[in-house]
Amino acid sequence: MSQLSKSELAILKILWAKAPLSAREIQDKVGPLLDWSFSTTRTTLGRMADKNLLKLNTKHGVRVYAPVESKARTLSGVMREFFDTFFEMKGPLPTAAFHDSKLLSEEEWMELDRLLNESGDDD
Amino acid sequence: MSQLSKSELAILKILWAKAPLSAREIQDKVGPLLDWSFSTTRTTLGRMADKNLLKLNTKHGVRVYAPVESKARTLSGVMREFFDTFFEMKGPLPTAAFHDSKLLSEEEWMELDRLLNESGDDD
DNA sequence: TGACGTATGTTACAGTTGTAACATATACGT
DNA sequence: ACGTATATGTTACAACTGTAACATACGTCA
Repeated sequence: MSQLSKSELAILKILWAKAPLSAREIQDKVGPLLDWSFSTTRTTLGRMADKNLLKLNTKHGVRVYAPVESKARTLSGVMREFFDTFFEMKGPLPTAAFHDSKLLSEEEWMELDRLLNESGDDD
Repeated sequence: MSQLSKSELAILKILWAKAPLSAREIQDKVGPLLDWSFSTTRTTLGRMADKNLLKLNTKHGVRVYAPVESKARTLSGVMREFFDTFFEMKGPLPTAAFHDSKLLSEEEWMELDRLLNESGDDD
C-alpha cells in the first residue's frame, strides 16, 4: 500500500462520509475545498480508479465512485506504513493515543484497533 | 515541511548517525541497502541539498553532507504533518505511544516530546 | 429539430522522484 | 609526465502528480 496523496485522501474522506457519488457531486464538495476545477477532480478520480483506490459503478446513467477500502482499513495501512518508515516499528501499534481524533466513530476506532493489533492480514 | 520520501529518509538516517559524510561514504552505506548506484546516491544528495534538507561543506578537499535539521525536529515535523493530514489532529501530540521505537535515544525522545507538545514554533 | 447543458473521452504540460550514464577535472603513484 | 582512480558537473528519461483544456456525445427544452 503506497502512500496516499493529500488529494487522494481528500476525495476518500468525502466518499467515506457518503458513497457512491458522481464526479459532479464530488466536485461540489472537493472543488471549493481544494480549489480544483472539475477537470482536475475528474482526472484525480480516474487515476484513483486506475489505482484501485475507487471502484466505479453506474447509477441512473451516470458514473459513480465509491472507496474500495474502508476508512479503518485504509488508515491502518497508512499508519503501519508511517510507523514502519519513520520509526521502524513493525509490530502492533497503539491507537489509544490518537483516539482524540474526531475522524473515526467508535466502531471505526475499534476496527482500526483490531487491524493494527491483531494478525497482520486478516482479510 | 513537505513529506520526506523513503530515499531521503534513508540518507538522513545515515547522516543522523554520523555526519558529515562524503558522497562516497554515504554510498557505502546506502548503496547496498537500497541497491543504488553511486550516481543515484549523488543525484539524491544533490536534490536534498537543493531542498535544504542537507548542508554542504568541504573537508580535506571533498564535499561532505550533513543534515540541516536534527532527527527529533525532523520527526516532529513529519509527525505533525501525518497526524494533521490523516487524523485531523493539529494540537499537541502524544509520543509515549511510540516510545517503543529504538530509533531515538532518551534525549532525542525528550526533544521530540517537547517539540510536539510545547508551543508550535520555538526555534 | 436545433441549441444548450452535462457527462464522458482524450490530451497536455510542468514539477518531482527514481534511477541512472556520460563527461571532465584532479590527484596520486610510478 | 602519464595513466588511473576518484570526485564532481551535466544530462537523461520514465513514472507519477498537480492541474487543467479541448473535443465529443447525449438528453432535454423550446
